[in-house]
Amino acid sequence: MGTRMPAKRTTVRDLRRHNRSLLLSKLYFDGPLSRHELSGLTGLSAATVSNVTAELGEERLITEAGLVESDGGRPRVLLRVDPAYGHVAGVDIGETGVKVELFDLTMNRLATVEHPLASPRPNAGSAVTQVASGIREVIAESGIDEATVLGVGVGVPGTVEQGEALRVHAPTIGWEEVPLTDLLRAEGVSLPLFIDNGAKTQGQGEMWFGAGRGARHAVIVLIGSGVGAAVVTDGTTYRGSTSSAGEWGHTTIVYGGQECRCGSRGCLESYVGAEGVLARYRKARGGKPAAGEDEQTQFAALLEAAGKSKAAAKVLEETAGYLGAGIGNLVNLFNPERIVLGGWAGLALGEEHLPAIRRSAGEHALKHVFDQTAIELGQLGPDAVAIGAATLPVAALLEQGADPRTAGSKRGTAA
Amino acid sequence: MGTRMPAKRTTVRDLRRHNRSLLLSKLYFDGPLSRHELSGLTGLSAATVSNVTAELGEERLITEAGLVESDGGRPRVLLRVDPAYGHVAGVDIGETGVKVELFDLTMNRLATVEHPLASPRPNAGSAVTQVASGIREVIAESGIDEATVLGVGVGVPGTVEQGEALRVHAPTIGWEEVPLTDLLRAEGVSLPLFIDNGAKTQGQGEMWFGAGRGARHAVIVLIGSGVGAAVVTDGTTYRGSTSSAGEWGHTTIVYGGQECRCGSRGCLESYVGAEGVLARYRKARGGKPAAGEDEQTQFAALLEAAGKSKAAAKVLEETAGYLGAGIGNLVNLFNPERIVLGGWAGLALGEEHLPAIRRSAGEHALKHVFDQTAIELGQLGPDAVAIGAATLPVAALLEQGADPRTAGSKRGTAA
DNA sequence: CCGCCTTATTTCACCAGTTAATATATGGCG
DNA sequence: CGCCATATATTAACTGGTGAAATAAGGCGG
Repeated sequence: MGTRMPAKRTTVRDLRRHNRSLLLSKLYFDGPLSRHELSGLTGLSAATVSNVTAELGEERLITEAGLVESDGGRPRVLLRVDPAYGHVAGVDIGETGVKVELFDLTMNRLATVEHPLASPRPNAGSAVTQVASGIREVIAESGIDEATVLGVGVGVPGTVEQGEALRVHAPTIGWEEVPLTDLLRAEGVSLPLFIDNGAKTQGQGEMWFGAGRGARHAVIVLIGSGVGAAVVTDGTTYRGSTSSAGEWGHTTIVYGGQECRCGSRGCLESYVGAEGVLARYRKARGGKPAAGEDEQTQFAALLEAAGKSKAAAKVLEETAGYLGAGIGNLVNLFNPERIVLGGWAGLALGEEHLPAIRRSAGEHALKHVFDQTAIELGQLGPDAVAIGAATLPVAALLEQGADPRTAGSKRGTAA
Repeated sequence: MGTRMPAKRTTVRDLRRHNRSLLLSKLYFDGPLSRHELSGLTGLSAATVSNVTAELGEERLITEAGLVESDGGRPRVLLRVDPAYGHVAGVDIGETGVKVELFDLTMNRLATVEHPLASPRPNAGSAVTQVASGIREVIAESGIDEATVLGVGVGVPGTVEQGEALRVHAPTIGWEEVPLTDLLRAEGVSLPLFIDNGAKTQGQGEMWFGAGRGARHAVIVLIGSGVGAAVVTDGTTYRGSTSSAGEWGHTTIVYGGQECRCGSRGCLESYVGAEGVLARYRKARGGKPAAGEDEQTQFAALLEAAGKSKAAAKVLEETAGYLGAGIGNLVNLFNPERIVLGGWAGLALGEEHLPAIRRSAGEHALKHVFDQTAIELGQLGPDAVAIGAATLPVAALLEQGADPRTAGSKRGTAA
């Protein structure tokens, strides 16, 4: 009953690719499996499974992983994706620092590097320099050959316009039309690049390995200094027509409300982003500016104070209310199975206040829809952005059922 | 760069079905075409086109539609979907009445019937009776054989939980878990049924034949007494996990704002739905209840009064502001190419106030995203819901590339 | 230790669908 | 009237998937 205007394109050996992708993905996510199980799980015939897995094995994408005896018959050979097939790097460019992590193909972390940035409005050039050196460092640190790196995923704190000429827009930190790919290339990074919005990479991380596992429809929310979201619809991150979708933070929640750093009024971000919450807290205490400390410390102090200070408790209560309303809107609009609350501020806030947030969401969403939605905390912690970024090259591999570097780059936005 | 968790299922002759669907859809939407053009447009080889079109012709789904000579060669034979292959009915169950329309396969209107309902909160039983007799009437009136009717699409003013046991929820008019399919069956309707939310059917109508044509990502907004929306992502109406997605009307736009008939506060619907707007107008004029007139008349009077009455102008100005903010949220979240404003109140309001609505949307959306979004009025008028409903059986036909009644019902939710 | 039994995997003959190349149809033109 | 250009149909080669049958690999009873 879908709408489907015309339809997509043609197909012949797309079929083979699709089945390769199907089998490879199953093996990737559902651990070692025998051919027999694969056949059952995918619906493909045993013959096809044998055929395709043989091919995948020849290309070293998968390996055997031991036997399992079955009551008195030939034991099944377990197959799995070979972690050593290649490596991937994930980069989290945040408003306060750059983190680079290196993983093997099955996402075992091999090395991590973190570089701070001049905090308030990091300039794109310096971020790029840090990223480039970070990549070199993690490769050196883990002692792998750069040639085994399938690609580098990058999560950035702004919207990413994909396409031939990739551009990053993050007006709140002063990034306008930043040609991030080109800048990284200029810094000597020659690996395939996969750049996406940080909230979206966090979302993919949680979907693959965290609180989103198993859901087909979910929204993963990122609350840090700013606010973002990744909307996963039917297993795929929703991007909209110019991949700017999911800009939840600058959604109006209080018409005519307080000014937001984006220039509009009443944006959700200005009420539930850490910056906005702390501003409200300061105001409630009579405007004393908290000196010197960074946002995360201040935020922790606010949470800490809730037990003793009425002002702090009130600010947090209000925040839970606003956040719940924002989540309620997501529930109404997207009807997800699950909403995952992430980001450093979101996780900190949720630890204590998740029930209040849930309650508020319930009050602001249609009951019938809300009752079918679970609201949970992220499981990957603040590393989710980098992990999710690193999954981007892996996703390309799984989608093509083959190494994205060699397979004629079809749809992957590797650059 | 999609997220894709595992993937979907297998494929063999799905391929053929896909290509049948592809060709049939192209012919349906892009008028008569020669095999040659089809080949070019779909990327399929001439051989395949010949092969598949021969099959479709044998099944009478398509016919030849004249020749076109080409500079000195064999003239091309134009093919098109045969309008006489079958008929479809579209039903619009509104809060104030039931409309039933009958079309041929290419959506030429053959008959229309309209029955009023006891206005305030129509009871499901009486609506169903009207629908059943309406269907009988349009079939009789147009003199066609019921056996040629491929199906009946129904747009309802509430959320529709698809599935084996279809349920309609419309708490604002007192419908709870209404088993609409069963009720219609009990009234003697034995045709295949396709039931969906009215905003979604309107959306599909506008996408196919109205202001949405050609867009892959669009949101079609319905503003009548209540407020709804259809979100089209990549050509498909987005449904979420329990097909309740797109409930834009009960999205919070004024945190802690006025009470809404849904029980929450600050819902968009209570600010821009006709009922809410008229309530504000009444209040502005000191609470005089407008006697006896129906909502549409009152709303027209309000628009009329704008020239002379300051109160009226102010109410409309505010409405445009709220609506723009709501649209801005859609822009930020969905990043569509186009937003289409529909519904009787939306169309009436937009005629004069579209610029104001656009302005407000621009103030509330991220500039960069907003600049890539067109905001337009619907082109199908208030018939859009019924037209869109009637497209549901057609969509099933195009999706399967075959008559949904005979083709083993795979995914279509025909019941 | 041998042959039987069970279950997993591979092999093989066959089918469906696509494509490129080739053949045929159709009308204009010299 | 035969040639040319163009559109459509037909055909042979190839790819990929499937079910049935064959083969592999242990366990087990004797």
